[in-house]
Amino acid sequence: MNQLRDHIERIVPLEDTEFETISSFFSYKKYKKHQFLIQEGELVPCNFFVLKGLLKLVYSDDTGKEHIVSFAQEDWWETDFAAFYTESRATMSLECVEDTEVLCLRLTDYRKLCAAVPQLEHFFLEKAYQGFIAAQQRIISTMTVGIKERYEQLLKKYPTLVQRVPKSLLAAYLGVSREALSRLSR
Amino acid sequence: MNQLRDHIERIVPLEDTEFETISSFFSYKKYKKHQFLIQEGELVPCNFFVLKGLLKLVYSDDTGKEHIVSFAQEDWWETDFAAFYTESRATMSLECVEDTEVLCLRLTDYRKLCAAVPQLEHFFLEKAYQGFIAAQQRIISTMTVGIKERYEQLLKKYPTLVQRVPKSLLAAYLGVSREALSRLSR
DNA sequence: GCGGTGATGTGACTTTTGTCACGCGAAAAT
DNA sequence: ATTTTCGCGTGACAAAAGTCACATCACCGC
Repeated sequence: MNQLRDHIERIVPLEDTEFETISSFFSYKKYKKHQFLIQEGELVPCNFFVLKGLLKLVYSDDTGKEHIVSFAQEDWWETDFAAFYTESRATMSLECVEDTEVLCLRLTDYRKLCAAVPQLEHFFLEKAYQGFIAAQQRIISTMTVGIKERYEQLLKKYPTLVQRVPKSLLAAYLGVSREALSRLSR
Repeated sequence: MNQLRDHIERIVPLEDTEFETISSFFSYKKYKKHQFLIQEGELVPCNFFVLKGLLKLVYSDDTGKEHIVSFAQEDWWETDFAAFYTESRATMSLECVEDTEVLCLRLTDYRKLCAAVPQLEHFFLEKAYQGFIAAQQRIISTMTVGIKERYEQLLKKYPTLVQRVPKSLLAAYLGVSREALSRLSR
Protein backbone atom coordinates (compact mmCIF):
# COMPACT_ATOMS: atom_id res chain seq x y z
CA MET A 1 0.00 0.00 0.00
CA ASN A 2 2.97 2.27 0.43
CA GLN A 3 2.98 2.52 -3.31
CA LEU A 4 -0.38 4.26 -3.20
CA ARG A 5 0.71 6.52 -0.39
CA ASP A 6 3.85 7.62 -2.22
CA HIS A 7 1.78 8.19 -5.30
CA ILE A 8 -0.69 10.44 -3.50
CA GLU A 9 1.99 12.25 -1.54
CA ARG A 10 3.62 13.37 -4.74
CA ILE A 11 0.70 15.77 -4.86
CA VAL A 12 -0.74 16.20 -1.37
CA PRO A 13 0.94 15.46 1.98
CA LEU A 14 -0.84 13.05 4.31
CA GLU A 15 -0.87 12.26 8.01
CA ASP A 16 -0.55 8.63 9.02
CA THR A 17 -4.10 8.59 10.28
CA GLU A 18 -5.35 10.08 7.04
CA PHE A 19 -3.67 7.43 5.01
CA GLU A 20 -5.14 4.73 7.22
CA THR A 21 -8.56 6.12 6.45
CA ILE A 22 -7.76 6.20 2.78
CA SER A 23 -6.43 2.69 2.56
CA SER A 24 -9.50 1.31 4.32
CA PHE A 25 -11.54 2.24 1.27
CA PHE A 26 -9.47 0.32 -1.24
CA SER A 27 -9.52 -3.38 -1.88
CA TYR A 28 -6.70 -5.39 -3.38
CA LYS A 29 -7.24 -7.70 -6.34
CA LYS A 30 -5.12 -9.85 -8.60
CA TYR A 31 -5.90 -10.70 -12.22
CA LYS A 32 -4.27 -12.88 -14.82
CA LYS A 33 -3.35 -12.07 -18.41
CA HIS A 34 -6.46 -11.85 -20.59
CA GLN A 35 -8.82 -11.38 -17.67
CA PHE A 36 -11.30 -8.53 -17.79
CA LEU A 37 -11.64 -5.88 -15.11
CA ILE A 38 -14.44 -4.16 -17.00
CA GLN A 39 -16.72 -5.75 -19.57
CA GLU A 40 -18.37 -3.65 -22.23
CA GLY A 41 -22.11 -3.31 -21.56
CA GLU A 42 -21.87 -3.92 -17.83
CA LEU A 43 -21.66 -1.55 -14.90
CA VAL A 44 -18.20 -0.38 -13.96
CA PRO A 45 -17.39 -1.57 -10.45
CA CYS A 46 -14.33 0.54 -9.70
CA ASN A 47 -11.64 2.95 -10.54
CA PHE A 48 -8.45 0.88 -10.54
CA PHE A 49 -5.00 1.84 -9.35
CA VAL A 50 -2.37 -0.39 -10.91
CA LEU A 51 0.21 -1.75 -8.47
CA LYS A 52 1.89 -4.11 -10.88
CA GLY A 53 1.25 -5.29 -14.41
CA LEU A 54 -0.34 -3.78 -17.48
CA LEU A 55 -3.87 -3.08 -18.64
CA LYS A 56 -5.45 -1.99 -21.89
CA LEU A 57 -8.61 0.07 -22.15
CA VAL A 58 -10.32 -1.04 -25.35
CA TYR A 59 -13.12 0.31 -27.47
CA SER A 60 -14.54 -2.18 -29.96
CA ASP A 61 -16.22 -0.66 -32.99
CA ASP A 62 -19.24 -2.06 -34.80
CA THR A 63 -17.05 -4.12 -37.13
CA GLY A 64 -15.45 -5.80 -34.12
CA LYS A 65 -12.13 -4.06 -34.53
CA GLU A 66 -10.36 -3.19 -31.30
CA HIS A 67 -9.05 0.29 -30.60
CA ILE A 68 -6.89 0.95 -27.59
CA VAL A 69 -7.91 4.08 -25.76
CA SER A 70 -5.10 3.82 -23.29
CA PHE A 71 -2.65 1.57 -21.53
CA ALA A 72 -2.17 1.58 -17.78
CA GLN A 73 0.99 0.41 -16.13
CA GLU A 74 2.31 0.75 -12.59
CA ASP A 75 1.00 3.79 -10.66
CA TRP A 76 -1.68 4.59 -13.20
CA TRP A 77 -5.39 4.95 -12.59
CA GLU A 78 -7.63 3.36 -15.12
CA THR A 79 -11.31 2.77 -15.72
CA ASP A 80 -14.06 3.57 -18.21
CA PHE A 81 -14.33 6.90 -16.53
CA ALA A 82 -17.48 8.19 -18.20
CA ALA A 83 -19.36 5.06 -17.22
CA PHE A 84 -17.79 4.82 -13.77
CA TYR A 85 -18.59 8.36 -12.80
CA THR A 86 -22.17 8.35 -14.07
CA GLU A 87 -22.86 4.79 -12.91
CA SER A 88 -23.87 3.76 -16.39
CA ARG A 89 -22.86 0.86 -18.59
CA ALA A 90 -19.37 0.57 -19.94
CA THR A 91 -18.73 1.36 -23.60
CA MET A 92 -15.18 0.09 -23.26
CA SER A 93 -13.57 -2.93 -21.71
CA LEU A 94 -10.52 -3.10 -19.49
CA GLU A 95 -8.33 -6.13 -19.92
CA CYS A 96 -5.03 -7.44 -18.63
CA VAL A 97 -2.09 -7.42 -21.04
CA GLU A 98 -0.02 -9.03 -18.28
CA ASP A 99 -0.85 -10.54 -14.90
CA THR A 100 -1.71 -7.50 -12.83
CA GLU A 101 -2.43 -6.41 -9.28
CA VAL A 102 -4.69 -3.48 -8.56
CA LEU A 103 -6.31 -1.48 -5.81
CA CYS A 104 -10.04 -1.00 -6.40
CA LEU A 105 -12.07 2.05 -5.44
CA ARG A 106 -15.86 1.98 -5.76
CA LEU A 107 -17.71 5.21 -6.57
CA THR A 108 -19.51 5.39 -3.23
CA ASP A 109 -16.21 4.93 -1.47
CA TYR A 110 -14.61 7.57 -3.64
CA ARG A 111 -17.25 10.00 -2.44
CA LYS A 112 -16.83 9.02 1.20
CA LEU A 113 -13.11 9.31 0.79
CA CYS A 114 -13.28 12.86 -0.52
CA ALA A 115 -15.59 13.77 2.34
CA ALA A 116 -13.30 12.18 4.92
CA VAL A 117 -10.02 13.54 3.54
CA PRO A 118 -10.78 16.73 1.66
CA GLN A 119 -7.25 17.18 0.28
CA LEU A 120 -7.95 14.15 -1.85
CA GLU A 121 -10.31 16.17 -3.94
CA HIS A 122 -7.34 18.29 -4.82
CA PHE A 123 -5.35 15.18 -5.62
CA PHE A 124 -8.03 13.94 -7.99
CA LEU A 125 -8.34 17.39 -9.52
CA GLU A 126 -4.67 17.34 -10.30
CA LYS A 127 -4.99 13.88 -11.83
CA ALA A 128 -7.94 15.00 -13.91
CA TYR A 129 -5.98 17.99 -15.20
CA GLN A 130 -3.10 15.70 -16.12
CA GLY A 131 -5.45 13.33 -17.88
CA PHE A 132 -7.11 16.14 -19.78
CA ILE A 133 -3.81 17.63 -20.89
CA ALA A 134 -2.50 14.24 -21.99
CA ALA A 135 -5.66 13.51 -23.96
CA GLN A 136 -5.53 16.90 -25.63
CA GLN A 137 -1.92 16.43 -26.59
CA ARG A 138 -2.74 13.06 -28.05
CA ILE A 139 -5.44 14.69 -30.16
CA ILE A 140 -2.94 17.26 -31.39
CA SER A 141 -0.40 14.56 -32.12
CA THR A 142 -2.96 12.62 -34.18
CA MET A 143 -3.84 15.71 -36.17
CA THR A 144 -0.40 17.09 -36.81
CA VAL A 145 2.09 14.29 -37.42
CA GLY A 146 2.26 11.09 -39.45
CA ILE A 147 2.48 7.59 -38.04
CA LYS A 148 6.23 7.51 -38.03
CA GLU A 149 6.57 10.53 -35.78
CA ARG A 150 3.68 9.40 -33.60
CA TYR A 151 5.43 6.12 -33.02
CA GLU A 152 8.69 7.91 -32.23
CA GLN A 153 6.94 10.22 -29.78
CA LEU A 154 5.49 7.15 -28.10
CA LEU A 155 8.91 5.55 -27.87
CA LYS A 156 10.32 8.69 -26.31
CA LYS A 157 7.47 9.20 -23.86
CA TYR A 158 6.93 5.61 -22.72
CA PRO A 159 10.05 3.63 -23.67
CA THR A 160 9.42 0.90 -21.11
CA LEU A 161 5.81 0.44 -22.13
CA VAL A 162 6.68 -0.06 -25.78
CA GLN A 163 8.90 -2.98 -24.88
CA ARG A 164 6.15 -4.70 -22.90
CA VAL A 165 3.50 -4.45 -25.58
CA PRO A 166 3.28 -6.32 -28.90
CA LYS A 167 3.36 -4.04 -31.92
CA SER A 168 -0.12 -5.04 -32.98
CA LEU A 169 -1.42 -3.45 -29.79
CA LEU A 170 0.70 -0.37 -30.29
CA ALA A 171 -0.82 -0.04 -33.73
CA ALA A 172 -4.31 -0.27 -32.22
CA TYR A 173 -3.29 2.48 -29.82
CA LEU A 174 -1.77 4.71 -32.48
CA GLY A 175 -4.84 4.31 -34.64
CA VAL A 176 -3.27 2.58 -37.63
CA SER A 177 -3.18 -0.92 -39.01
CA ARG A 178 -0.62 -3.42 -37.83
CA GLU A 179 0.84 -3.45 -41.33
CA ALA A 180 1.27 0.30 -41.54
CA LEU A 181 3.23 0.28 -38.31
CA SER A 182 5.34 -2.62 -39.52
CA ARG A 183 6.20 -0.78 -42.74
CA LEU A 184 7.98 1.92 -40.71
CA SER A 185 10.96 -0.36 -40.11
CA ARG A 186 11.92 0.00 -43.76
CA MET B 1 -22.20 38.07 -14.23
CA ASN B 2 -25.35 36.12 -13.51
CA GLN B 3 -24.37 33.97 -16.41
CA LEU B 4 -21.31 32.81 -14.50
CA ARG B 5 -23.29 32.27 -11.32
CA ASP B 6 -25.89 30.13 -13.09
CA HIS B 7 -23.12 28.21 -14.74
CA ILE B 8 -21.40 27.42 -11.45
CA GLU B 9 -24.64 26.69 -9.64
CA ARG B 10 -25.43 23.95 -12.09
CA ILE B 11 -22.77 22.07 -10.16
CA VAL B 12 -22.36 23.65 -6.72
CA PRO B 13 -24.82 25.89 -4.81
CA LEU B 14 -23.56 29.30 -3.72
CA GLU B 15 -24.47 31.88 -1.12
CA ASP B 16 -24.78 35.48 -2.27
CA THR B 17 -21.69 36.42 -0.33
CA GLU B 18 -19.73 33.59 -1.82
CA PHE B 19 -20.61 34.66 -5.30
CA GLU B 20 -19.58 38.21 -4.52
CA THR B 21 -16.20 36.89 -3.50
CA ILE B 22 -15.99 34.86 -6.66
CA SER B 23 -16.94 37.63 -9.02
CA SER B 24 -14.36 39.95 -7.47
CA PHE B 25 -11.65 37.74 -8.91
CA PHE B 26 -12.81 37.90 -12.51
CA SER B 27 -12.30 40.72 -14.94
CA TYR B 28 -14.45 41.42 -17.96
CA LYS B 29 -12.96 41.87 -21.41
CA LYS B 30 -14.20 42.33 -24.93
CA TYR B 31 -12.41 41.26 -28.10
CA LYS B 32 -13.11 41.61 -31.79
CA LYS B 33 -13.07 38.98 -34.50
CA HIS B 34 -9.51 37.89 -35.34
CA GLN B 35 -8.09 39.22 -32.09
CA PHE B 36 -5.88 36.94 -30.03
CA LEU B 37 -6.49 36.11 -26.39
CA ILE B 38 -3.41 33.89 -26.28
CA GLN B 39 -0.41 34.07 -28.56
CA GLU B 40 1.75 31.05 -29.17
CA GLY B 41 5.10 31.40 -27.45
CA GLU B 42 3.91 33.85 -24.81
CA LEU B 43 2.74 33.35 -21.26
CA VAL B 44 -0.92 32.56 -20.81
CA PRO B 45 -2.57 35.34 -18.80
CA CYS B 46 -5.88 33.68 -17.93
CA ASN B 47 -8.40 30.98 -18.08
CA PHE B 48 -11.30 32.49 -20.02
CA PHE B 49 -15.01 32.02 -19.49
CA VAL B 50 -16.95 32.89 -22.64
CA LEU B 51 -19.97 35.12 -22.05
CA LYS B 52 -20.75 35.71 -25.69
CA GLY B 53 -19.07 34.94 -28.99
CA LEU B 54 -16.85 32.18 -30.25
CA LEU B 55 -13.19 31.26 -29.88
CA LYS B 56 -10.88 28.77 -31.51
CA LEU B 57 -7.92 27.14 -29.81
CA VAL B 58 -5.34 26.56 -32.52
CA TYR B 59 -2.18 24.53 -32.78
CA SER B 60 0.05 25.45 -35.71
CA ASP B 61 2.38 22.73 -36.92
CA ASP B 62 5.88 23.23 -38.31
CA THR B 63 4.58 23.59 -41.85
CA GLY B 64 2.34 26.43 -40.71
CA LYS B 65 -0.87 24.48 -41.04
CA GLU B 66 -3.52 25.29 -38.44
CA HIS B 67 -5.23 22.58 -36.41
CA ILE B 68 -8.17 23.42 -34.22
CA VAL B 69 -7.92 21.79 -30.83
CA SER B 70 -11.28 23.08 -29.73
CA PHE B 71 -13.94 25.71 -30.13
CA ALA B 72 -15.42 27.61 -27.21
CA GLN B 73 -18.82 29.22 -27.35
CA GLU B 74 -21.05 30.67 -24.65
CA ASP B 75 -20.56 29.20 -21.15
CA TRP B 76 -17.37 27.41 -22.06
CA TRP B 77 -14.01 27.71 -20.40
CA GLU B 78 -11.01 27.93 -22.66
CA THR B 79 -7.29 28.41 -22.46
CA ASP B 80 -4.06 26.65 -23.33
CA PHE B 81 -4.52 24.70 -20.15
CA ALA B 82 -1.13 23.00 -19.99
CA ALA B 83 0.67 26.33 -20.31
CA PHE B 84 -1.77 28.20 -18.08
CA TYR B 85 -1.55 25.75 -15.22
CA THR B 86 2.24 25.40 -15.29
CA GLU B 87 2.87 29.10 -16.02
CA SER B 88 4.85 28.22 -19.10
CA ARG B 89 4.71 29.48 -22.66
CA ALA B 90 1.75 28.73 -24.86
CA THR B 91 2.07 26.11 -27.57
CA MET B 92 -1.32 27.08 -28.93
CA SER B 93 -3.06 30.32 -29.69
CA LEU B 94 -6.58 31.37 -28.79
CA GLU B 95 -8.33 33.56 -31.32
CA CYS B 96 -11.77 35.07 -31.84
CA VAL B 97 -13.93 33.56 -34.57
CA GLU B 98 -16.54 36.19 -33.72
CA ASP B 99 -16.54 39.29 -31.54
CA THR B 100 -16.51 37.87 -28.05
CA GLU B 101 -16.87 38.86 -24.42
CA VAL B 102 -15.11 36.92 -21.70
CA LEU B 103 -14.45 36.79 -17.99
CA CYS B 104 -10.77 36.36 -17.22
CA LEU B 105 -9.32 34.44 -14.31
CA ARG B 106 -5.60 34.62 -13.57
CA LEU B 107 -3.83 31.61 -12.06
CA THR B 108 -3.01 33.35 -8.78
CA ASP B 109 -6.63 34.40 -8.48
CA TYR B 110 -7.78 30.89 -9.29
CA ARG B 111 -5.76 29.64 -6.35
CA LYS B 112 -7.07 32.34 -4.02
CA LEU B 113 -10.55 31.60 -5.21
CA CYS B 114 -10.30 27.91 -4.37
CA ALA B 115 -8.93 28.80 -0.97
CA ALA B 116 -11.70 31.31 -0.32
CA VAL B 117 -14.58 29.18 -1.62
CA PRO B 118 -13.57 25.55 -1.28
CA GLN B 119 -16.61 24.17 -3.12
CA LEU B 120 -15.15 25.70 -6.23
CA GLU B 121 -12.46 23.08 -6.24
CA HIS B 122 -15.25 20.57 -6.65
CA PHE B 123 -16.71 22.65 -9.46
CA PHE B 124 -13.40 22.68 -11.32
CA LEU B 125 -12.96 18.98 -10.67
CA GLU B 126 -16.26 18.33 -12.32
CA LYS B 127 -15.27 20.49 -15.28
CA ALA B 128 -11.96 18.69 -15.56
CA TYR B 129 -13.73 15.33 -15.60
CA GLN B 130 -16.06 16.56 -18.32
CA GLY B 131 -13.16 17.84 -20.33
CA PHE B 132 -11.26 14.60 -19.96
CA ILE B 133 -14.25 12.50 -20.98
CA ALA B 134 -14.94 14.70 -23.98
CA ALA B 135 -11.32 14.54 -25.10
CA GLN B 136 -11.24 10.77 -24.72
CA GLN B 137 -14.40 10.39 -26.74
CA ARG B 138 -12.95 12.56 -29.45
CA ILE B 139 -9.91 10.30 -29.57
CA ILE B 140 -12.18 7.27 -29.91
CA SER B 141 -14.20 8.98 -32.59
CA THR B 142 -11.05 9.75 -34.58
CA MET B 143 -9.89 6.16 -34.34
CA THR B 144 -13.13 4.38 -35.08
CA VAL B 145 -15.14 6.26 -37.67
CA GLY B 146 -14.50 7.90 -41.02
CA ILE B 147 -14.84 11.58 -41.78
CA LYS B 148 -18.43 11.34 -42.81
CA GLU B 149 -19.59 9.93 -39.49
CA ARG B 150 -17.32 12.25 -37.56
CA TYR B 151 -18.92 15.21 -39.26
CA GLU B 152 -22.38 13.84 -38.58
CA GLN B 153 -21.54 13.29 -34.91
CA LEU B 154 -20.38 16.87 -34.75
CA LEU B 155 -23.60 18.08 -36.33
CA LYS B 156 -25.61 16.10 -33.81
CA LYS B 157 -23.58 17.19 -30.80
CA TYR B 158 -23.12 20.88 -31.60
CA PRO B 159 -25.71 21.82 -34.23
CA THR B 160 -25.58 25.53 -33.41
CA LEU B 161 -21.80 25.66 -33.49
CA VAL B 162 -21.61 24.13 -36.95
CA GLN B 163 -23.76 26.90 -38.32
CA ARG B 164 -21.54 29.61 -36.88
CA VAL B 165 -18.29 28.20 -38.21
CA PRO B 166 -17.03 28.08 -41.82
CA LYS B 167 -16.46 24.58 -43.11
CA SER B 168 -12.77 25.15 -43.54
CA LEU B 169 -12.50 25.57 -39.77
CA LEU B 170 -14.63 22.51 -39.14
CA ALA B 171 -12.25 20.55 -41.35
CA ALA B 172 -9.29 21.83 -39.31
CA TYR B 173 -11.14 20.66 -36.20
CA LEU B 174 -12.03 17.25 -37.59
CA GLY B 175 -8.47 16.72 -38.73
CA VAL B 176 -9.02 16.51 -42.46
CA SER B 177 -8.47 18.77 -45.42
CA ARG B 178 -11.07 21.28 -46.47
CA GLU B 179 -11.48 19.36 -49.72
CA ALA B 180 -12.11 16.03 -48.04
CA LEU B 181 -14.90 17.57 -45.99
CA SER B 182 -16.33 19.21 -49.06
CA ARG B 183 -16.41 15.87 -50.90
CA LEU B 184 -18.92 14.55 -48.35
CA SER B 185 -21.73 16.57 -49.89
CA ARG B 186 -21.64 14.33 -52.94
C1' DG C 1 9.19 -33.26 -28.99
C1' DC C 2 5.18 -31.75 -31.51
C1' DG C 3 1.39 -29.11 -33.01
C1' DG C 4 -0.84 -24.88 -32.35
C1' DT C 5 -1.03 -20.08 -31.63
C1' DG C 6 0.57 -15.47 -31.74
C1' DA C 7 3.78 -11.85 -33.30
C1' DT C 8 5.86 -9.94 -37.15
C1' DG C 9 7.24 -8.80 -41.84
C1' DT C 10 6.05 -8.46 -46.77
C1' DG C 11 3.88 -8.08 -51.45
C1' DA C 12 -0.14 -6.74 -54.38
C1' DC C 13 -4.01 -4.25 -54.84
C1' DT C 14 -7.79 -0.97 -53.45
C1' DT C 15 -9.54 2.91 -51.08
C1' DT C 16 -9.07 7.10 -48.86
C1' DT C 17 -7.14 11.34 -48.30
C1' DG C 18 -3.90 15.11 -49.38
C1' DT C 19 -2.32 18.50 -52.61
C1' DC C 20 -2.57 21.73 -56.20
C1' DA C 21 -5.02 24.41 -59.40
C1' DC C 22 -9.04 26.69 -60.80
C1' DG C 23 -13.75 28.95 -60.84
C1' DC C 24 -17.54 31.22 -58.90
C1' DG C 25 -20.50 33.89 -55.97
C1' DA C 26 -21.18 36.43 -51.69
C1' DA C 27 -19.50 39.37 -48.30
C1' DA C 28 -16.33 42.79 -46.69
C1' DA C 29 -13.25 46.60 -47.20
C1' DT C 30 -11.86 50.88 -49.35
C1' DA D 1 -19.42 51.29 -56.47
C1' DT D 2 -15.52 48.77 -57.27
C1' DT D 3 -12.08 45.81 -55.74
C1' DT D 4 -10.46 42.31 -52.78
C1' DT D 5 -10.96 38.64 -49.85
C1' DC D 6 -13.29 34.59 -48.26
C1' DG D 7 -16.02 30.40 -48.40
C1' DC D 8 -16.88 26.63 -50.98
C1' DG D 9 -17.04 23.29 -54.56
C1' DT D 10 -14.52 20.49 -58.07
C1' DG D 11 -11.22 17.89 -61.08
C1' DA D 12 -6.78 15.51 -61.62
C1' DC D 13 -3.09 13.40 -59.76
C1' DA D 14 0.08 11.73 -55.95
C1' DA D 15 0.78 9.86 -51.48
C1' DA D 16 -0.64 7.34 -47.56
C1' DA D 17 -2.99 3.84 -45.43
C1' DG D 18 -6.20 -0.18 -45.38
C1' DT D 19 -7.05 -4.90 -46.73
C1' DC D 20 -6.03 -9.52 -47.94
C1' DA D 21 -3.02 -13.22 -48.46
C1' DC D 22 0.98 -15.58 -47.31
C1' DA D 23 5.47 -16.85 -44.94
C1' DT D 24 8.47 -17.19 -41.04
C1' DC D 25 9.87 -17.61 -36.38
C1' DA D 26 9.34 -18.02 -31.47
C1' DC D 27 7.00 -19.59 -27.68
C1' DC D 28 3.42 -22.46 -25.04
C1' DG D 29 0.90 -26.31 -23.56
C1' DC D 30 0.29 -31.05 -23.74
